[in-house]
Amino acid sequence: MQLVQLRRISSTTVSSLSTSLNLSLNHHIRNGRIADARKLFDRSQEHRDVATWNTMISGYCKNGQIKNAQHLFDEMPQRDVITWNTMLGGFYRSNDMENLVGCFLEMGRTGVKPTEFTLASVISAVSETGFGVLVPQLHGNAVCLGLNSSVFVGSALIGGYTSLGGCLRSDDLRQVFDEILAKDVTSWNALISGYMSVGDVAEACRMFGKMPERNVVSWTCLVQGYIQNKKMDDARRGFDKMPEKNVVSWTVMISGYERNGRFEEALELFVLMLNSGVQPNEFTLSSVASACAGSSFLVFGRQVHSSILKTGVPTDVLLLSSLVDMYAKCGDITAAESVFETIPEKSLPSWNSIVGGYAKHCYGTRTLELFERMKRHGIKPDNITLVHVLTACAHGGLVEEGEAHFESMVGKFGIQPEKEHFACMVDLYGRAGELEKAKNLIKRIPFEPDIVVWGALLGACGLHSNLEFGLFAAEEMYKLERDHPAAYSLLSKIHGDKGEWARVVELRKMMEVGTKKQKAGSWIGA
DNA sequence: GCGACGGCTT
Repeated sequence: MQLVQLRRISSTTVSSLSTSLNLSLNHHIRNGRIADARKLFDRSQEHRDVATWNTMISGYCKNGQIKNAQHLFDEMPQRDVITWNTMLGGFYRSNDMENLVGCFLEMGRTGVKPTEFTLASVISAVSETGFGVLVPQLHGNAVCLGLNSSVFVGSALIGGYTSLGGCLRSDDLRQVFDEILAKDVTSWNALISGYMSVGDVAEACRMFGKMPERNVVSWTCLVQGYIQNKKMDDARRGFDKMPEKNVVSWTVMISGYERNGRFEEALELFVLMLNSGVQPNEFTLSSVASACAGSSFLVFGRQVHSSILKTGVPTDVLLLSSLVDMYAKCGDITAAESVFETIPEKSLPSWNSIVGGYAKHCYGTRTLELFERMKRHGIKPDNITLVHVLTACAHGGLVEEGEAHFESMVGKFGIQPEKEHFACMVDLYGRAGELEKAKNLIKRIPFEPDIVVWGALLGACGLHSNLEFGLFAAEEMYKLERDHPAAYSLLSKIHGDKGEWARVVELRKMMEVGTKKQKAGSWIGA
């Protein structure tokens, strides 16, 4: 009896010692002093329990030090399910899908049974990063473990199935939702987003009406859903009805306008946001910078830039890339380059912004230099990069380089050329006077050439006053779109160069009847 | 009594 009591006392003493240790560890971690936490951890060997290790691992994961987390994980004398879940969360945070899936499988081999925590994080991780094919299997897994009725797993599954895209029916979402036992507001939110993502706006709205409670996220899901489905005015009506708005709600609406080319409305809304007292974050400012880029509003863009510097908003790579793009599109390529050079870890969009900027400003050689530098940094170009590169070659008369890069698309980078790339090549050959080559390339295009492709050929014919090819291209354009103003004006230019003034007058008349003059765009040379 | 992991929106 006494012995039992003594044991109980000593075990509570040990556990309270480790409890206070873990609390101070956590205190250090929460205040960003991860190194102090580690020192304390190293000093307290005899008081550590599993939770101590878990706290330290979690601290490393939160600070993005996944390698240190892995080392501790490997050194640990014993692991519990929380240890595994913490590591999975760490890989998720550092976007390391390979290791995440590997860790999950290893966990299974070790005989540790996944909890709802495990499945929820693995499901949301695989659906975000292109391993979406695993979602139905994880669903099966969840059903076997009886975890599909969990709110966490269920909500993650709705998001996961949604990310599968086209091959999903609305009913499938409903079924996953119905499997959830105690539905909370988050699972309802997931359902609304899901319906919106598969384009079932009506069902999304119906369910929104049936929700037992709504929070700011529910409303934001609704607004975002309308935007996804190109119903901008419904989105704005929903936005105006919101009982409260946070930085995400404002950002969703602003970026919605921006992505739909309604730049002025995006900027107007940004001003309203500032007046409402909600502080913008890096996502907001990135959209606003893009809106400035889209509307060539350099003055506003500069203000945004300086307010970022003044307020000390965290400048992430996305925001800085948008600023580069803004300066480039607004014509200040020097500012674009100096912002670009400040980006510590340049991403694909960063490189695309600066490469595109130089391409637009007709610095052919400079564009190609940057492209080479980009590849040396191990960044794999995408279809957008190649459009910029080919544009630069076309504008700079770099025929051989353009041909080489066009060939390298499929050969080296596995990028299938799209209409834009063919249009660039037609433009490249056309400007260089190789009209025959341009026409032959059009024949090789594996899909129906569009107005941009024929337009490129026609433009080149205008440049070189080639009537035969020009008429051919104009005819093809006419089949696709009657009364295209460019067709008339270029043909009349060619006729004019040939001195056939009667035809010019005739074309001008046809043009006045058939078309309105196109609105002028950016002042940067095309 | 307190501490370690998760689902929906930019």
